[in-house]
Amino acid sequence: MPDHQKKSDQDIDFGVLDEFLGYRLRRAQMNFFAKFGEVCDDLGISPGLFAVLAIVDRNPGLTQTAVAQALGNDRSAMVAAVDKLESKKILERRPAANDRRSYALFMTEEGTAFFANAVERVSCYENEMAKCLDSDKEKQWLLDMLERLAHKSL
Amino acid sequence: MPDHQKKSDQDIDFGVLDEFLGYRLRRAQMNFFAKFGEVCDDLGISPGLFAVLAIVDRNPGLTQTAVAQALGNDRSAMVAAVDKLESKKILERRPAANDRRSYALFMTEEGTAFFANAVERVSCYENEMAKCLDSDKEKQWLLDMLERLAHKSL
DNA sequence: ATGAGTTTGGTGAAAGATATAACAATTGTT
DNA sequence: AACAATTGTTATATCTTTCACCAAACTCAT
Repeated sequence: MPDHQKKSDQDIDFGVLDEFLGYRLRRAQMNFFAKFGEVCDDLGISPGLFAVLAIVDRNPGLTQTAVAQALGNDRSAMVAAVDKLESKKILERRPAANDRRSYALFMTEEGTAFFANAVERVSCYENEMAKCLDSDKEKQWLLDMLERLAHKSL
Repeated sequence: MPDHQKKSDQDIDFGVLDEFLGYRLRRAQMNFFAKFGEVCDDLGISPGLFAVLAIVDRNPGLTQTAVAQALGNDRSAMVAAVDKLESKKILERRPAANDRRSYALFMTEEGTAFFANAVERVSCYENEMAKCLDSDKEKQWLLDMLERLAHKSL
């Protein structure tokens, strides 16, 4: 096909996709995950692991399943996540006080420092991404909207 | 732990996560994908396959790589996708007119009907999900913001 | 107290997506 | 003609998600 006939990305008709929140959400999130990777690559944590740390940091002593439920993933997925974070000495399993089946999760001292550093980086890139929004009020509005969409049931 | 002390999901402090667009986008998108699955389970198509159909439907004759680029995935991922859609007789590969390396993708007649039906369903559930937005103007606003976030670079 | 049913962390397997590298055939460029 | 780039494809590795299952531990009704 000659160059003057070749369709560029702009020429493509996205049809219904342009009006679908599901598709737009996916594209936006893909971009966020990619940028997260660029920023936190050397730290060795994924968005998922970061989320686990954020929960444990603010809610010390939670069990694995409690963290899984809070984040909306399967219990079994937590095992590998906590294994990895524990091997990096970022958090630790302690036997739960009143339930011998479960572990209570706590940040280590190094973990707290590590997470503070990670938050710094992620906040920085979040703010950079948010620059394409018009105001801080708009960001809050967007966060609120996403919250509602995340919990909407059919 | 006695029931009256047990932390429910509402009691958990999400910390920085509550302010991060990346996390909120992920949760919202997870919900959309789950609902898509509920609605389109029997049709045997995923959000990704639906997107391929939407592009081919509006841009007949596109090559596999062109579709992949439009959707932001790798061209190697298109092989399995097109294989599946072709085996379901929804679309077909035709030898490209002027490039013997590539195939041009077209909807079949059944495929067009199939896709129209799928669009009906997806539109229905999209509208249902969008009911937690206050107005149609707000939805457009949200779509516009997501578009910007999807293309923002650091 | 005891037995039924549930919950917890953990394992393993299956399924899915995603990324990369390589390949032959073909096309474009010089 | 020689060299580089592109297309569809395969293979590979990795990652995530999901499900069923297990033993240990816990809850609760009786």
